[in-house]
Amino acid sequence: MQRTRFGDMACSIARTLDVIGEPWSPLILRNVMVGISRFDQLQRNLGISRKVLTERLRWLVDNDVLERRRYSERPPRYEYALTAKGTELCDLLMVMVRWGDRWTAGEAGPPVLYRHHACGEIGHVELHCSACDRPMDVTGIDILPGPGAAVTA
Amino acid sequence: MQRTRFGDMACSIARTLDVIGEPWSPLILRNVMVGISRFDQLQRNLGISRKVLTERLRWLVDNDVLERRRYSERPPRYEYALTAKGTELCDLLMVMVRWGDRWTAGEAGPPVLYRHHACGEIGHVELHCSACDRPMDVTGIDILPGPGAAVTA
DNA sequence: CACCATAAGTTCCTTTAAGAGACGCACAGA
DNA sequence: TCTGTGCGTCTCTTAAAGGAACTTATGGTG
Repeated sequence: MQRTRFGDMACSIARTLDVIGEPWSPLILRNVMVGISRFDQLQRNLGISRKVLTERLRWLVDNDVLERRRYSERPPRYEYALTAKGTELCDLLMVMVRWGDRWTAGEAGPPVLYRHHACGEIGHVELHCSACDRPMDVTGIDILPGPGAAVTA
Repeated sequence: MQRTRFGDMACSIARTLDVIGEPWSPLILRNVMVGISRFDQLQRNLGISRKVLTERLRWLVDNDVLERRRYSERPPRYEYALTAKGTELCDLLMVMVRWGDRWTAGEAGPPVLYRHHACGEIGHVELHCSACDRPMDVTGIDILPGPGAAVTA
């Protein structure tokens, strides 16, 4: 129900959740990413209530994740598209896919595969360090306070 | 409110959301990751209701993301720790941090920084392809149906 | 023209989850 | 015995999700 808004916390995870943490939002994004980008298509594909879909789309547009644009003048018809900010959120979706594939897909195997244009192979995402390009995960880092850290007396 | 459960969808994003998509869950994980791992610590640090914290912890334990273990016999006292499954979810948190840093941190800059043990430098996560090790994002892939895809007549 | 269909919402009512705070239990130390 | 701490449970209120009917604008068909 999330009455508590996370946007004011000094934590990038909380602030990211504030934008796409509400139920359905990541699934809406995923659908727009693969071309399911109109109101009724989204509603039918997800089985989401029209009321909630309206609220989520408005929030995502207001937060510059999606852009609403008219694809027909008369009758007036709209579709939603990813902004640059929204496109970068797809990184998050791909990591979610990876974890879901590993831990929840079971016998059947992954529902989708990625073919990487650069190499032509089927691959999945891995996290690397921006400084040295080598693999990086939570067990191989120190977490330090940054400039935007909350002031702790 | 999320009455709709996502776990049955043939989508790894939905199935991942089923495990950690509810409000507060990613923040609980983040805290356990940095050593805030006991009930009262979590409750105070996050300002979450004790009722909801209880529910989330139980769900995360039931789903093998966290492990509840006794650190004192008498009086009985418990703390929560990441399992292997939970540790891999931290990849997701790090990607959330990256997006939040880029798009929501503003003037103040990132609240936390990572020092990568392998190179000693401050870095952030980047997505690379498991097949060729080069950078990979949603604009550079084709999405194909995998073995676990829903049967579409 | 009358009638139905479609896209994109809006409105209303019910059900369920979140928030807040009081309460309970087991023990330790003074 | 009294107080404090850790780890919860219980209860009550409020807000959000689900579901379905309704609206508006328009185009197509008989």
